[in-house]
Amino acid sequence: MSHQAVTGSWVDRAEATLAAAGHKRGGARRAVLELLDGQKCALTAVEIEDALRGEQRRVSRASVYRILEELERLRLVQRVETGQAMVRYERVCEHEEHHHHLVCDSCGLVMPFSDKALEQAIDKLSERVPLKVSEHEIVLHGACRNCAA
Amino acid sequence: MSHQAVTGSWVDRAEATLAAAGHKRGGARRAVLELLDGQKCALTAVEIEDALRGEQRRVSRASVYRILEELERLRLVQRVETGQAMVRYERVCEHEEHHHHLVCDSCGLVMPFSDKALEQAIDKLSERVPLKVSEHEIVLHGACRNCAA
DNA sequence: GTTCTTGCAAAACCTTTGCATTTGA
DNA sequence: TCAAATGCAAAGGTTTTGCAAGAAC
Repeated sequence: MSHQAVTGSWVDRAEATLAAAGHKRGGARRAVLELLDGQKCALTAVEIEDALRGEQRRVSRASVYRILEELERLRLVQRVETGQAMVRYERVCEHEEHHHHLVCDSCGLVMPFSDKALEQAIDKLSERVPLKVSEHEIVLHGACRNCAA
Repeated sequence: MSHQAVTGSWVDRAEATLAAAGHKRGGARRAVLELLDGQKCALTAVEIEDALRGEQRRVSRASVYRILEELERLRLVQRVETGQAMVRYERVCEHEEHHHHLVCDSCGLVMPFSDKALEQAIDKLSERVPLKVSEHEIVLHGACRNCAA
């Protein structure tokens, strides 16, 4: 059973959250939401703009950034810093397993991964640290199978 | 016993590594090395430039970036991505415990931390992942004691 | 009608690069 | 003397902002 069956899609939750925050609906934002909802992993603003230009509806670069900024503020998307000069963004799903990222420093490929032991270690140490931890980000760098070969 | 007693200071090792790589000595780079050697945590290029302007010797922004780039290539410094728009750099000590970073999203404070269980979890999962892992970076975000109060 | 949304262009910002000069070996 | 190091200015690339027009409620 997917979580959609219980809570509705991420796009629906996002629209509801946005409405509750006093936003009106807009075509550009809707297109960004639907694109992000279909992604396996994090995209840059430029990638989002390019993807939308062809497929759904053109959205200006400035709007992409403004939309992402607001979605991040509402915790509907999260930034991913992969050390590739541009910030990446991906949707945040409430009932989905927390994941992190593998980055191939050779070709730029970004892949998700998750690991329970890692999350447990993070949770434990978060209690001992002089910071009220709200989020964490883990990036593994290296060479992907193609590039390592 | 500090590792300096055995291996010499990080600045000395850096100078030796640079010489072995065919570099000549330079005042600007020396100033950057000495500044980095005295830091507890990672600095941005701009912070480095500002710190040097007052204290030791003025170094141009371009040189700071060029120097950091070469030091990173030689694995004498490492980048730290804290999600604060600018990349941070810190020296890499061979015999020093690997550490990661806590970032206060409210005031921007960056602090180091280290945790053995975390490193073990990373080492283990690194073997199971479709990437030949060479490095990893972990950032915990939240509110520092001042800002949480 | 009022407020939010969007696009466009310009600005701001971090980082890199080209070129001439200085410095080290 | 030759290669590396450096500063300055300009360029490059990403992200933000100002402003006016358009759309939602």
